[in-house]
Amino acid sequence: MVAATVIWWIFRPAPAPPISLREEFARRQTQAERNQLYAGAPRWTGPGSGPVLLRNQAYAVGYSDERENPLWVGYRLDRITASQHGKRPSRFAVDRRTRALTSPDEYTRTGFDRGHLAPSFNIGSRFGPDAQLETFLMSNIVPQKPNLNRKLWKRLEELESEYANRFEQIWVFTGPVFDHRRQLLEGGVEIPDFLYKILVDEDGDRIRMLPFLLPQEVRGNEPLSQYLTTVDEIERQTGLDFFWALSDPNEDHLEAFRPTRLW
DNA sequence: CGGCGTAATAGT
DNA sequence: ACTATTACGCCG
Repeated sequence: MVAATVIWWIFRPAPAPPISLREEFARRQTQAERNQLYAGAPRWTGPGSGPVLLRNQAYAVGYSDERENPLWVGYRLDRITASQHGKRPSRFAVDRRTRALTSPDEYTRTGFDRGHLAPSFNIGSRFGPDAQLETFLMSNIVPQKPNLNRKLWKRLEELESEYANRFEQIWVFTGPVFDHRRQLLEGGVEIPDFLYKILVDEDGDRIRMLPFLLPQEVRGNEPLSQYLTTVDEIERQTGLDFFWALSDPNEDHLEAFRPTRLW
């Protein structure tokens, strides 16, 4: 037992120092958006009409009826205070607000998990059982390979929760990435090729971001830092414009920056 | 290492 | 809504 503790101590992750920046407008936008969406709801820059905005208690969604997928989800996580403990809900639900009306059955025996974008536990532990239930709407779900969803993606969700606890609060944008060869489940749900997640932390005047791009095919034990990318890259691959409410110099700087290590 | 919590699946 | 099963990280 002592030996295990010593080994854990030796291999525990080291914290990294941040970049420095100032931004006032973003903070106002963030408040105005009920504090879920950092520096504005992502804007659609691709062809056609783009995703439809859906609002929930603890997160917002840009949903595409064409792909039968959410294209982005945005939320804020606070530090966990009281233990708001509810059970994990037992089933997923059709979101009647969508035209696609995707059913949970469309995923059964396909080899794909029903992967949460806004995470069940991270939302439920901060905003309560009702908010947790909303994360089981199919408008929050994308097809994910089990090795990604249950291993690598899960570790990323645990990491964001740890950051929220450590830094008071963080903001998150997350969603799927599709290439040009469309592959669908039987019911018409398109299968993503990658998933992205952007973590945002504000500390006084400083803003920092951690953008990830993860492929479906992983073993699951890879270091998360190997999937760090830039917001610019995510914008190119998704046709979304994030953080447009930031003043241009800061937006340009932050979105072009590729971190090399985790916080 | 063992026990627990969380990510899930399938089947009744 | 419940059971059984699997895998992994955290914790002590």
